[in-house]
Amino acid sequence: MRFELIARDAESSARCGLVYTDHGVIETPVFMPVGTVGSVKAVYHRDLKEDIKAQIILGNTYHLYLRPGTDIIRKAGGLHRFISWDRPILTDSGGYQVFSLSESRKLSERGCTFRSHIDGSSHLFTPEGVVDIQREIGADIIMALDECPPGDSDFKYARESLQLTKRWLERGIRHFDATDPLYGYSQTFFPIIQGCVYPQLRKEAAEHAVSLDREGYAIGGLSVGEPAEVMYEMLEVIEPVLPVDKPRYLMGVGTPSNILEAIHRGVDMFDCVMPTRNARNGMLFTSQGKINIRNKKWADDFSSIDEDGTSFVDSAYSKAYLRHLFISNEILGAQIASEHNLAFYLNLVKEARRHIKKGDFVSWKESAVKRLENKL
RNA sequence: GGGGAGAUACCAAAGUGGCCAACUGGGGCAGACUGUAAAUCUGCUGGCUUACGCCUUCGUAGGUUCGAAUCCUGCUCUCCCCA
Repeated sequence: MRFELIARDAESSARCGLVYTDHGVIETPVFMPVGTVGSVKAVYHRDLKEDIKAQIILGNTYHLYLRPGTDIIRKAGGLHRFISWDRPILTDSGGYQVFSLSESRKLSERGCTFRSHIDGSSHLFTPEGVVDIQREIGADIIMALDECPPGDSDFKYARESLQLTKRWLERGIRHFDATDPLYGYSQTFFPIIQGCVYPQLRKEAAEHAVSLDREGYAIGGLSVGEPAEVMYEMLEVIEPVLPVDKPRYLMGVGTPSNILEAIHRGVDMFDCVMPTRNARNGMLFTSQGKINIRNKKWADDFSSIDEDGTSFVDSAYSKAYLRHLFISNEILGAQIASEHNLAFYLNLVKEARRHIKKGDFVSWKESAVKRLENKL
């Protein structure tokens, strides 16, 4: 993997770049749709590529390991071939699942023992093991196993958690560097910077990650309950520590304005379930603001889903019809809403790229955020 | 013509003397969702009221009772069986 910086904003830390992978080039800032189990829920690959224009998608180590399992994926020739997706894939390590499924996990120096949510069976994830699994999955970008502590963790817990994450990181890198890709194309490994809401821990985590000299760096453990302002502050602490010539990935974020604010603070890559999950639950992000399509007020609104929308579904379907589909619990409603929301997100970051290159990113962002905040 | 069963809120359906403004499901209305155990979850859904509370409501008209959606009688309507 190689990163090329092609534009830097004069008034902020925003940048535009190109991430070269063996599955194609990614323009940054980029939003990566989440496809946890090898499926961006309710969206065809064709629409993902041609309409939404997704450049890269996510998979999840925890979920794919449990089902279908690495044997099947290896037999298929890797995840790309298994799911028929020829663009880049990034896999999360399962670190977030360690956090979100915390009721049934046990952390130790060695790794994390957890119980499958599918059949209750017991499994151990180690920093080395999740590298092996991600090698077998064939992800272009592999994530380190980390612990993602809750947003309200106290300093003592956060510090100890970070030390564990750092030790795990070193083990993961050692193992990654000692192993080879299985499918003839290269893979890269991103560390994850933790440290909760404590600036000194964030700085320490960033310095440690940078000292290990990887091709990109991820920021995790944010947007887990802390106020958005705190998240922005953490980004400001980390930004000057990170090398300008490497991509930065803010994991799991976020709302449209979260993303613009993070781009402002030098972040290049994003993923979030929000556009797809909220779509399935009837919430649409539109240029007119956030709408709940199930609300009665749309019952006889025959205007298109989003007048300024860029997606096929925006021009093809009306709000009244989409509402009808949701009220009738028709699957097509979830499909249309998901396609719309992803297209909205992808177009938002595309606009951000355009304004960074044009040189008016900050003023554009400020009015965009104001519009989004007022309406969302 | 004879026999039987039943009528409860928008719909279905529980309740069969006081703990009933009435279980539950659907529908309706609104909200939440941030590295996906989510096509999920939460609240409200007779009227007035911030609330306490008050008022009206279980086909209809009476009656019994301190008290009735619940017991009795008449009426109206619905369904089933036999002729």
